[in-house]
Amino acid sequence: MLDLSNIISAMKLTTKEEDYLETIYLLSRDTDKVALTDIARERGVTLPTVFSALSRLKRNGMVTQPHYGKIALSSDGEKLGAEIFGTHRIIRRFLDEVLQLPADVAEATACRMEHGITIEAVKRLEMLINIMRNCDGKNAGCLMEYKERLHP
Amino acid sequence: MLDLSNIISAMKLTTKEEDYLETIYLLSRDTDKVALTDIARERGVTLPTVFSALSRLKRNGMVTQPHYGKIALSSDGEKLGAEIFGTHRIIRRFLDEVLQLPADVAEATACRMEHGITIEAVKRLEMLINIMRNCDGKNAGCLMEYKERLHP
DNA sequence: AAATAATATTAGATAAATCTAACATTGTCA
DNA sequence: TGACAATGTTAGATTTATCTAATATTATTT
Repeated sequence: MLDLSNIISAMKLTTKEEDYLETIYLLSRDTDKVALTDIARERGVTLPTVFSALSRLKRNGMVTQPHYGKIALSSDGEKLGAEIFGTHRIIRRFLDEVLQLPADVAEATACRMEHGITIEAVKRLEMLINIMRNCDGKNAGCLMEYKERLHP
Repeated sequence: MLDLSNIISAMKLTTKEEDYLETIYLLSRDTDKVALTDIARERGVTLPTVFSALSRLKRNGMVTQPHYGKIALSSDGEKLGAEIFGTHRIIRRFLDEVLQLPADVAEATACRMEHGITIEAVKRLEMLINIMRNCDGKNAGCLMEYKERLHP
């Protein structure tokens, strides 16, 4: 059977394009249509930078925008944005809940590591986190020992 | 106390500069002096690309090169190269030995993920790998369960 | 509705990272 | 040792990603 999600994943955006798409994805969960100013503020760049990044995302069919108007995600953009953010969440959880890094460090590091990991690796990472977090049984052992060694 | 390793780490190279430095570090373990051609072959780019990358690494004080001569790592380049490669090895071990990804996928993914992880996170990741790999005791439990769920 | 504020766009500059094509230097070997 | 091959350098183009300054459009507010 034809699996579109692989096609979407295979569309290789640059690291920065992925970052902008993720930002737009997050902003559009609140507002649906996203203003360039909000993207600029969120990513800490100037408006012309956002503008030119968006022209590349438009060319890739990830977003649409009427002249002088606000940004909307295409259905591809929606899917890929969700995928990128999903990856971000799993990596952040691993850094935070397993490696016990401070929340802000985990967040910042996840931003940098989320690019270039395969879907398969993300799935496995999630599986591992879930097994280790299941603290009822024996499997919490290594996480316990890790925490003990971390703060003796 | 003054810790120079942090100063070296703090020198922020671009992702690509780090990649070239790592390649040079690996090549110079065999030959000491490294030819541009070898770097180009290893990284799959053309000679002029290597040349211009090297001019940036020279500017950053990571490598030295006499006119029409071969590349040598500076002591900073040596230290940072070792650090980058060390990070690469730990991430690859995690992907390979823990997540059980195929060796080639683990290698390729490590190349992409190794940038932007902090030294602290790498240390913790190594600690976790070592605890999980210690298969004598109870701590292997979660790795066992992970493997079982992976290949039921 | 006109003035002002906010937002989006264009123009033009810079740096990184790549390429091809042309040229220079060094090394090898017949 | 001189020709040819290998290696390194320069020149010039392209794309991404960023900036500042100037301009255009839309929204708000008096």
